[in-house]
Amino acid sequence: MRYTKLLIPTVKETPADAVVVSHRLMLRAGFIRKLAAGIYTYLPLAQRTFTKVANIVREEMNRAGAQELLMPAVAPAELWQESGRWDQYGPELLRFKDRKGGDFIIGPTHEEVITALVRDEVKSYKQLPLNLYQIQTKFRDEVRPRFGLMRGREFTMKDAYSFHVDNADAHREYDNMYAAYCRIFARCGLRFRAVEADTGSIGGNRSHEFQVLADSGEDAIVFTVDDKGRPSYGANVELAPIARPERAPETPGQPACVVETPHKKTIDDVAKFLGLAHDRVLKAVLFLVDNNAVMAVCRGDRDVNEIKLKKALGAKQVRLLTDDEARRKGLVPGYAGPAALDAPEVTVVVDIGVQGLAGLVCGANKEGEHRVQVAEGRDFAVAIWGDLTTAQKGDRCGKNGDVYDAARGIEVGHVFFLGTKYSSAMKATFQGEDKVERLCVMGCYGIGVTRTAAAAIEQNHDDDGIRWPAPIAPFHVSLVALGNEAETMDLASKMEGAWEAQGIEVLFDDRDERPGVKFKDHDLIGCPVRVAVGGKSLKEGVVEVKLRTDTKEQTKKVPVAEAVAFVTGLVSGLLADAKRAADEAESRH
RNA sequence: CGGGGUGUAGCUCAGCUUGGUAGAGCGCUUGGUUCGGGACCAAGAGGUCGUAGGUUCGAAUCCUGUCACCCCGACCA
Repeated sequence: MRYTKLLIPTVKETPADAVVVSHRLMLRAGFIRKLAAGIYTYLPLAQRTFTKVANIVREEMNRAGAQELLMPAVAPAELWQESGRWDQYGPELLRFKDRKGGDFIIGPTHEEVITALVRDEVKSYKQLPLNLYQIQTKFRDEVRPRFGLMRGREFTMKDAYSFHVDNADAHREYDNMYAAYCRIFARCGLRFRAVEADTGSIGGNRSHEFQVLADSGEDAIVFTVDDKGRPSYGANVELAPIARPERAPETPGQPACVVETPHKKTIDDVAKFLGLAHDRVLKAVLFLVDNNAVMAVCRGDRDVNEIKLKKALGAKQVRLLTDDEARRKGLVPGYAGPAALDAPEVTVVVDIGVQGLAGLVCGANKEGEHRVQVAEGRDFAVAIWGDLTTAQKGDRCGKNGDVYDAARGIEVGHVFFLGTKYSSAMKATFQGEDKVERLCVMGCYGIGVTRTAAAAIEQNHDDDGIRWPAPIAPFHVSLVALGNEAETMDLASKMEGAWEAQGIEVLFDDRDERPGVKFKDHDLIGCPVRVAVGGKSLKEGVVEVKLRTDTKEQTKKVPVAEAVAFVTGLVSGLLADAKRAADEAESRH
């Protein structure tokens, strides 16, 4: 395709409101333009990349036995009232009225619509299992859209929903989707990790996130690897289980006593004031857990994690206690501690990391005072131990005992075992072989198509621009004509035609621009292979071939006669690598 | 939702404190010279200064409302 025929508005200057790399580069390289906060037009280059991602998703979903359909983007409020999410979802759900005054929503996700469909159409166990998916525009009215396509309000998502006769079959499909997702992200040419994740408001009891590894990722994950360096376990830090620390209990020293610590309320203040390390100061965080006051205690260098706290207490709701509420329960905000605590209504939960520690400092439960030389066991008894803190690199994994490594990731896919949450709310039942009416058991599986493309850029770029993985690049080859002499243009045209005949996509830069301008633009756009034709090298009878990941010095000079075949081989090799990676990823996970 | 900030040419921004009728660079158009990593010279086109109202002889500039957009935070004591 000829550059002069395409709308590729590249810009030199960095747009002021782009703070992350993918957003900046998509704007600069002419992929997207903003229409409103979190809402973007996908220009031709972006549309090509999104189509490629979507097609990979489509092929792998079909391969895994799922069927594509397309639901309406707009849905009537009644469906959402039926599932209960009309009230639960909050302002992220975009609601509006039609001309008759009826309430409608623009779908942020489609559990209701699909469940209603299956409820109406599926009556017998003979019609199950079903896995139905769509690739569609979603709208979530994010409180704070940011980072371009990473966290937009409107975005393209593949969402799949499966229906089963029992838990076992739903789990089988979950594993099937997990494998398909491994193949999808490997085929996109991305480095990623599947990690255990919180089920959040979607519910259910089994969930994995697929995280594209990138330092700019919003999510923190930890993982362990086996002796061959293959991932053996991974989880989002907010739920990664931590094993009890392996160390001998410390010997308690002098008896505990109270010291004055006026206006020293934070861990940092107290540690500095008393000349101690943060891990010697106990952090006591006050929560309201299912209407009970709870003091969660951990080392001062760690953070109490609400999701873990909720799990540890088997609770439904967790929030922080306000200072006033804490005082009414007999607690002293800023000076709370587990030792010498006189507050019978308060449940104390202590993180296992505190076990066997001595020489500690904690709040004395009196304004302006802390208790020092505190020893766990001697100075406070623990009724409930729990794994309460957010996992970090260096912690030992609670599943296999290995030491965690940490990474940052961008969540591009998520698989959930839903169970009967929606089928029971919306009465999606079928009749079994034994004539008994049962609820469908469901799973749901999402992939952010536009976010995957953005994540690919976060993971693959340099100072000059994007470095697209070949399978999702807008074009395979950037063909740069140096100068516009007839000989150069003829040769370039012939090469373009030869490649396109073999299904290789070429962005032929036929603009009347200086070479420097063209090189800069192609570096920005980031197609994996660049071919330069004309000028000095053509006089030597060669064209110059360079991978986007190569340096200038690594440019290969290929005789004109061999150029077409050489580049065809190069591109085929890049694409084949990704397919091979898909097979490997599937077998490894 | 809380706090902060910004709206001036297609883009990045200056001008606002101290009111006097709008600027630079990039981009764009035309002509010329150039031509292997974002060239140079010359001549141009392009703005109801977000918007509504107010103060004033006079408002991009001061005041009020409003809209849009951006950043930080929204469990870390």
